[in-house]
This record gives sequence, C-alpha cells and structure tokens, in this order.
Amino acid sequence: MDVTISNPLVDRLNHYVELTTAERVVLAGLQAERRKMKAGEQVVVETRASDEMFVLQSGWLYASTVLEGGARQILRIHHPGNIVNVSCLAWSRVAATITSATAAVVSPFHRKALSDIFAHHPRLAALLFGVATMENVALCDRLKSLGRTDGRARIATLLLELLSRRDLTEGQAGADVLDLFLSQSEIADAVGLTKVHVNRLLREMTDTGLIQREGRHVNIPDKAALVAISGFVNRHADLATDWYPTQT
Amino acid sequence: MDVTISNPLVDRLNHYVELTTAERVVLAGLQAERRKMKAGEQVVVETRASDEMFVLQSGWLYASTVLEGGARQILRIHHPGNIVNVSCLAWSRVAATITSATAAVVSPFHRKALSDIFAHHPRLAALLFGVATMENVALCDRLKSLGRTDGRARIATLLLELLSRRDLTEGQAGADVLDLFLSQSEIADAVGLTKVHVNRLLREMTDTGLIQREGRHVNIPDKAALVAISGFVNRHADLATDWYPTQT
DNA sequence: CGTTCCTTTGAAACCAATCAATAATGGTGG
DNA sequence: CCACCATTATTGATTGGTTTCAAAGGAACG
Repeated sequence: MDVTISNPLVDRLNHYVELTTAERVVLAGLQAERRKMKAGEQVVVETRASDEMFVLQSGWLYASTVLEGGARQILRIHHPGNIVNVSCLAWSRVAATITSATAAVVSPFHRKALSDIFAHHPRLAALLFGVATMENVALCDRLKSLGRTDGRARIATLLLELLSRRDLTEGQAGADVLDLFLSQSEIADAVGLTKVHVNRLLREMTDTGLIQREGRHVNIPDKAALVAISGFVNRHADLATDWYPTQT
Repeated sequence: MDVTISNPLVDRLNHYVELTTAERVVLAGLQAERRKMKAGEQVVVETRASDEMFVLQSGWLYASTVLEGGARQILRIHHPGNIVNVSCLAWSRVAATITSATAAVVSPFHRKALSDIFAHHPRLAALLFGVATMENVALCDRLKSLGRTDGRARIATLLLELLSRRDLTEGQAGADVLDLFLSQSEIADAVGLTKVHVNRLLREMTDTGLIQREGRHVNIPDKAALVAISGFVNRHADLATDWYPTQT
C-alpha cells in the first residue's frame, strides 16, 4: 500500500475504506494547489459566483449566512480533511460565506474535477456520497438541537460535536480537552443565542464544574454529563460501505 | 425520447437534465415495488435496522426525531419524487423516523441498487449528488430560520418552502394556494415552537390578511409579503449540471 | 352520536434578548 | 518594554417572545 500519499482528506476517507493507490492519486490531484489564509479571512462570499471547492488542510473554517437585520447564523464548522463549498455542485453562486476561524491552508479545485471521479472512480464517488450523507444527518442533529433544546443543551451539543470531529482528523481521540478556536460571539451565532447569554451559560457550566476553561482550552472532565444534558450521538465514528461498487 | 416511463422521480430529475432512456429504465427499476400507506403510519422507525430507501410516489411524508423529554423535531417534509431514508447510505440503522402525513405510496428498494448506478450511470449518480447537495442547503436555510428568526418568520419560511417544493412535482406552479397536510402540532414540531404559539401566530397572520385559511387550504395573496418577513430564497428552481460526466 | 383529535383562547411563569457598562485580553507600534 | 488600541469576556437590570398550564369550542371519524 502506498503510504507516500497521506494528508487529512486521505486519512479521513481511509478511515472508512481502504483506499487504493489510484484513488489516493486522484484525491492528491484535488490538493495540488495550496492557499494560506490568516484568521478571519473569507474563502468564498455568499451570493458571489464560484465553481470552486476546497480541501481544508489545516485550521478551522466556518460557513455562515447573514440575515437582513445583520444577525448571523453559523451553519457548519469545518475541520482538516473536510471538503468545503460543496454547494457549488448545485449552483454557480456561493450559498454560504466561508471564513477562517484560525490561520488555515486550503487547496482549491474546480468542480469539474469531480466529473472524473464519478466517471472513473465510482467507489470513491460513493464514498463521497456517504460522507455527504453523514454530514447531512449531523446537520439534522443541529436542527434538533436548535429547534427543541435550551441554551445549555445547545452549547453542550456543540462542544461534543467539535470534540468528535476533532478526533476524526487529529489523533487525540479520547483526550477530552478541546482547543476551542471560536469566540463566544461565534459560538452564539452557531447555537442561535446571543453572545451575552452564551457567556452566562459558559460561566454557569464552569462554576458547576461541567467544564473547565483556560483561554482557548476547554477541558471536559465528565463527557457523560454533557451527553446526558444534550442527548448527543456521535455520527462520525462509522460508515456503512457494503453498498459501494467494487473499486476499478 | 421514451415517454412511457414517467413518474414523480423521473419528472423531477428530468427537470434538471434530459434523462436518457437507459437512465429512465434504471430509475424505473428502483420503483418496481409499491407499498400503500395510510395517514399516520411509520415507514421506518428511528434506531431500527434498515438498509432500504424509498421513492415517494404520492402523498406527504415527514422525517422526525424524538428527544428524551418526549419533544419532537420534524427534520424534513417529503413530497412525491423524493428519495427518503437516504441516511441508510451511511449507517445500517435508521437516523430519523419517517411518518406519512397523508395517505401515501412508496417504492422500497435496497441500498445496493445504488451500487449499479454509481458503477454504470455516473451522470445519474452525479445528478443524485447534486440533488442531495441542494437538499443540504435547504436544510441550512432551515437552520438559519430556527436559529435566528422569530416565530412569524419561521412559519412564513415553512409555507414558502412547502409551496416551492410542491411546485417542483405538481404542475401548479404559480398558484399560491397550498394544501397544508400538517396539523398545527406538526407545524410546531417543524419550526421549533409550541402548538399553542403556532396557533396564535397563524391566527394573527390570518387576521392581518397575510394568509387566508379554509380547512387544509392556505391561500397566500401576497407571496412577496411573506418573503419580506422571512428572507426566503427558493433553492429548488435550478441546478448546476455542467460538471457532470457525460452519459454512458 | 359519542369519542377523539385538532383548534382556539386566557393567564401566569420563564428563558433568552436587549440595553448598558465595566473588566480582561491580545496584538501593535513607539 | 510598556502604553495604546481593539477585541473579547463579564456582569446587572429590564424587557419581551414563548412556554406552560388550563380549559372550552369545532371538526372529523367510526
């Protein structure tokens, strides 16, 4: 097996399926270019024309939309190995602004590159479909969180979601310390609360010992307690692969 | 062109791409079986094992999850031509209960049927990916609605979303009368409010002339007014198809 | 023709938003 | 290295949208 081609995207996909060398080569082809971003820069901007997608190599990005009144909703938070601006497969205009939460490196590629994958690497296409489906369900979980739970549970869900996604790409699985690269204002925009209320809830969770904070570091001494108040289920651990076509 | 094969799914996909006869045949193969359901029946139930997907032929379905406290969140509302329980492509357990809101007809098929599509009909696979992406963005719109708008706007968004999806499959585009096959309690579970509050808001919208109601029929005299308070954008009208591989 | 579900309405309690202001933090340049 | 600035975090008082609790009227169904 070819271990020379290794990067966050390959590692993540290889976690679900043993990738062939040919598949690794194709994935590497998507990541030929590299673009460095400082924290707070915008990768793509809502409503602007774009037919490019990006592989996130390092750092955190988030997708957001702004309402007329100026309020913002953060839709997703992206970790290394994620493909972002996938909505360009449906429209030639950007559906959500993508911003870097930290310094980051992205690899842009044209959506037509996927044409080749669908035509010649059906198993890889199926895998990408599977991953997209997984993120879809994760989105449904967030919908449940925003629609039917209170502030405490929403924040708990966010923390656990970030923890489980971090564990996918960085090998620190099990270590219940999270580097939270989001300001309280950004957390608020992610969970649908105000930054003031997020601050109060974080304070409360800190005071009651649910979490411990030191700057960016959030320590979660009792993950089960957070799961109890949020009903969180980890959607990213496994993936059904038995329906995939055989590799070419 | 083969007009003998026509059904909601084919019609919907053909709206975006001129399907070949071969592609129509494959899609017809997914819909060989037919299962009739009464209103209120469950197609699949959360956490149970399942590796089947369904093409919705007629009627409305909705996907929902139940929280520990008994609260329910309706995640999506499905119209004829939709493929449901797609999450079985990621796991062998059902992610969300699917219930019929009306009498309905569904065509079950095993997820392995998609294997053949990915292997031999790459353009169709790409189209399915495009549609999935579209629904993904629609989900993000709902997230924005639940996270950052008040009850009035959420209900307006729901009505406009249902109207634009209805127009996709049923040829009544433009007619601003909606058959709303959801109880106020179900609307509440969809928009993240209580049924009592939904009732008050519907009453208010009726009293101020924003909508007119007669039983199931909801008439929307001024669609622009609803768009104004909700910021709704129709995501289903068009689809980028230029990146698809050539048909086989 | 009763039962059941759905809709409607009222009053009180509550979670979260808003308004307002003060620490604390982090980065920058002199 | 420290003063300075901008951003972020924190806290209080007040307001308001929504929920909860409670109950009655309508519509649908067998």
